Amino acid sequence: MKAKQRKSPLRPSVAEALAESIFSGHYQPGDFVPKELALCEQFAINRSAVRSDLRQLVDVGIIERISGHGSKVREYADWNILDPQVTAWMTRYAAPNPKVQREILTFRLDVEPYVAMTAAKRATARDLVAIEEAYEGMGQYLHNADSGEERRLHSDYDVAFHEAIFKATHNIVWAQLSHILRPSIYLLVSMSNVSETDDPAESLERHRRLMECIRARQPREAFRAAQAVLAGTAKALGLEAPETSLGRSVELD
Amino acid sequence: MKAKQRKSPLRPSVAEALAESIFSGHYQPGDFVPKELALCEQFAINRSAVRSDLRQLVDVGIIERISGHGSKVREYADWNILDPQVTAWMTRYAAPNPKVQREILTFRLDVEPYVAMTAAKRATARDLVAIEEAYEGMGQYLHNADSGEERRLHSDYDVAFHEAIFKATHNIVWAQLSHILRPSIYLLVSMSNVSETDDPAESLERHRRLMECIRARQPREAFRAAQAVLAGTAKALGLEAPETSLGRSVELD
DNA sequence: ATTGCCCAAATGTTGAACATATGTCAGCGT
DNA sequence: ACGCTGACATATGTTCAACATTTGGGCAAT
Repeated sequence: MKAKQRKSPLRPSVAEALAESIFSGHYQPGDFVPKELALCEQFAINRSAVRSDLRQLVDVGIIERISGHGSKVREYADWNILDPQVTAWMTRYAAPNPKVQREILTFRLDVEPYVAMTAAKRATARDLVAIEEAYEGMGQYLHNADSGEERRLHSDYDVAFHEAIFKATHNIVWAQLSHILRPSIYLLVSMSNVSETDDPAESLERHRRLMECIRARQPREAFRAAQAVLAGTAKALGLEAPETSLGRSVELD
Repeated sequence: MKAKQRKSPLRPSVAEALAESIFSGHYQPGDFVPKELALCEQFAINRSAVRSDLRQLVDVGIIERISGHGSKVREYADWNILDPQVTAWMTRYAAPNPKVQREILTFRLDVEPYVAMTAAKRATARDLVAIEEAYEGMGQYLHNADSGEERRLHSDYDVAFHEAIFKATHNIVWAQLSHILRPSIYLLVSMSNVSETDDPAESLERHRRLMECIRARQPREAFRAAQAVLAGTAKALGLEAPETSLGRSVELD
């Protein structure tokens, strides 16, 4: 038999490669990406595949195709950053792009306290299980954080923690929006390689308090606890809750 | 010369036709849509075009392609309802589908009061102009509402009003989320054909109060004013703020 | 200098052929 | 009678080649 294992190790994904180039800033809004035939040659695939992948980028608003001219990178505001595929790319490649990251963190500062408040009102026992399991996972991989693997696992549970809170709102729109927080959480990982501005133990404690507020059905306290968590994240990222700091200035009473 | 006018009245969009069938409930989650070759025949186009259109539905999570079997409609929860294309389809075709509409209205009840509060803190003079122009447009087409054209214009300004508030948050994520409110606003139009459960003048007055709160930079009052607007919408739609009525039970003080 | 025409280049569309995955069912053995 | 196996039909996935259309710019005539 012929070596069947290698039969479909997937063709090189042009969409993936272009996304990396664009998100990392190599191609910027207004630039033109290479033409179809050039990409065919570069990746050694046929034109149908290239067109299929380019369409993927068009559908999420990242590039714009001008018939007879080329494919242009669109303005950031046109990008469909609510698309899970886009946030996945952002998570992987946008680390060196602070502009996009700041926008996302600003949104999180807006939204997550409110989501936490909503979760505190609607969370079921099953939701609490998911939140608690994620929290315990965070604690499990908290120490011995010099290993990159450990840090990655910690982030996975961090994401799971926040996603569980979004899902506890029991609304499909909120649940789908949870994609948006991945980029900033993973950015936290890659940045903590260089700067240790945040104490993991304190961060964990803030998460614990948020969890307890949701469990105890205390919406107002959950709101504040989520603010505290986000403030810690913002500080660790060196993004000092930009001018649009709603989360901080909210006055609930 | 040959009749050139008809050369590109666009090929029939299979994606559009399938979207209509799916959103209106003709095909439901679990059903299989016609196979590629059947669609080729039905719409008299080639297979590449069909595949291109089907891919569009796959990318937004509406259908799932099973190699060698067919294309299946996915569960509602898997649909990427944050995609502008999806909300556009929903606006046009989902009017008779109350299940999806309820989810969206629930989300609006969650989100819009908060967006209004945020807008009350960040809105610039330019934002206020946009909001006010939309409000005046609503008032202009309020009366003589027996004309379908008048009602459509009123809805356009209604959408513009709410979108302007989303944009006044000055965050690209909120701004993009404004797509989500189109379906329920347009549903309001089609339903007010049959049931006159809402007084347009009262609705306009609620919008005016919301606008004034944002102008006066009164976040808490804006929150409540937005709740009042949404409650009116929910009542007009006959959707009595479902069990997940966060917007009603919020207690800010 | 402006206008109009024509051409090159890039994207858009089409059709066919081949490859791969999936479900069905007849045939065989236990 | 039950279950496994392999061939077959069907539907989706991939590749290739050719043609159509759109865009931008050069060139020439006015």
